[in-house]
Amino acid sequence: MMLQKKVNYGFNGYKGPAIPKASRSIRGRGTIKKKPENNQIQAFEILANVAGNFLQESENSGLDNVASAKDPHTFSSADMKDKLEDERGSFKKDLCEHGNCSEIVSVCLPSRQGKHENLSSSFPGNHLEGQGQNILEREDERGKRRRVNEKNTHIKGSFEGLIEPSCKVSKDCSSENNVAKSSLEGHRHLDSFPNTSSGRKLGRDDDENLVNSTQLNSRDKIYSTPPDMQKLKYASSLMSDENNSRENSELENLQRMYPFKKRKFFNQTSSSTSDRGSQCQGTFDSSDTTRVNDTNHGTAIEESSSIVGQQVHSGSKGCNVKLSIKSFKVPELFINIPETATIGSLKRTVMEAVTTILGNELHVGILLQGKKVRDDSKTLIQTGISQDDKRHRLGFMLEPRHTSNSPSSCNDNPCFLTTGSQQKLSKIKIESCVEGDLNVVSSQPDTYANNNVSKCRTLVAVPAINMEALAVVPFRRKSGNPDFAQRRIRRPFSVLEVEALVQAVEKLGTGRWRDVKQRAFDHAKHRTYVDLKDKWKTLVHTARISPQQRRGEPVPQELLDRVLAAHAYWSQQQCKHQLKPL
DNA sequence: TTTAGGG
DNA sequence: CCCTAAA
Repeated sequence: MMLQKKVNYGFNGYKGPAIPKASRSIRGRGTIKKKPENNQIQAFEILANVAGNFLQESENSGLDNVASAKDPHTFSSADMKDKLEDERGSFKKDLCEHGNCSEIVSVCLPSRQGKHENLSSSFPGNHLEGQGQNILEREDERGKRRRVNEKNTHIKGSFEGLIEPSCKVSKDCSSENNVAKSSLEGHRHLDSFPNTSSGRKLGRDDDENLVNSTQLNSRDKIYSTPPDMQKLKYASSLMSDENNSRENSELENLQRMYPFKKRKFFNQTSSSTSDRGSQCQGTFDSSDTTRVNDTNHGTAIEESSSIVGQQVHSGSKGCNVKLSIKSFKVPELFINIPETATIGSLKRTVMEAVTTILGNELHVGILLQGKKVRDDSKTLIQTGISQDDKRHRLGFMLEPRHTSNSPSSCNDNPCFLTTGSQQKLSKIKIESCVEGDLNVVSSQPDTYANNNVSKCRTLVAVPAINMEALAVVPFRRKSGNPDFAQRRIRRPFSVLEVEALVQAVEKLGTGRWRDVKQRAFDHAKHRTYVDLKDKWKTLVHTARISPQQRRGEPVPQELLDRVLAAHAYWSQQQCKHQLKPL
């Protein structure tokens, strides 16, 4: 009591448990390792979607609700719901009209079994930087999505001449319903977001925040559009040992760049046995605001990722720009491997290189007439992307992110991977390229028939400012090694989420994470109480360090202050209760 | 299943 | 985020 007087945080005050423990229910993650996952074949699906935007919103609509809960005048849940329904409706309509809505490039690679940790995620300190490594979701509630995913068409690709080819192209159009179905789920919790007691108006941050909070789900829901056409081409060439020393030196660079943690895995000589695999680290949020350096693989890709069949249409103001990305080009890879290495190890090595590049915070770059478009905040029109675009103006590329810190390494040089140390090495340059073409078409239906657009069998509706609705979806087949789980993708907390977390902790205190979860993140399936606990931990840490040392999306100082205050308060409470019995 | 902490 | 001992 005295304490509550002493501490005034500007909210209703800390209170005792508001939610009976009895309310506990099945929540949180189940046992991860038991999930049946296939570790034989995995694929990266790179697809451009638009629908992403619509679908994404559903699951995270609860975040918007934070705002609406705080300020009923901004917009109501019902409004949002309706809006979402409408948007979804139109998207589904699009689906029906065009059949296939996205091109999916799948690269199925034999996975190595085991695990490697991403470089930037180990706690503490650096977990705010960068973004997702990918990884499939593991919660039970995600099973649905996974099943949808499993229906996707895929290609078993290989590197010509180096790895025996085993390509398969299949079609499966049965997943549309699943998309729609899953996309609707998010609404259930529209009204479940807790009311706040502070009365403080959080408002809805900027669009970026909103996007941040929603984008994370894109891959969960959009990847099921059946591919219409898939291309996969690897051009491989052997490079002799006598190659200039440049590459040798770069070998080290690569090794620095990809310091695989060999902890439990990445045993290049042994055959596949080990724990969770981390291959297929491919999912990422292209809308991440972190920018990529000039110098990276993107340059190598620029020339190859192209737009095909981009259409020009005039007289349609305000129309959505529809894009179809048939494929992406993957950054060039270099591999260093002993001549005595086995084909199997070569395969694993290549797999390693591919997954590493894809897994290490890959970004999507946008090229307009060969120039990178960096400003994420610009609209398509402002950037010059419209129906009036001429062919081949727009391009996409995948670019590793880590290049920024190693000026010399990755600029004009591809990455290397090595499997041997002092042995004679064969350098294998793998231009792992997927032919890139992209179609841009007008959204006007009547224009479809009379031009090349008709060839564009896969259309993707792109609402303005949604060039970033690109996603690479890790993909794997069902059945297989059950002991195969992947690290979840990193999903940095948005300010909005932090706000909600702080709010809940202020009220419930630390140590009741399940309740916090239920109270403030009940709708956010991807946030477990453990996540919240961890986030709180990092928040406290963040609040204690200097602003200069903080990374990631800056958290308002006001929030951090509340974190410290609440943390201090509840720490005291905890001590008190512990001392009481004595 | 949840908590609590170290990794 | 992951992993786990404890509760």
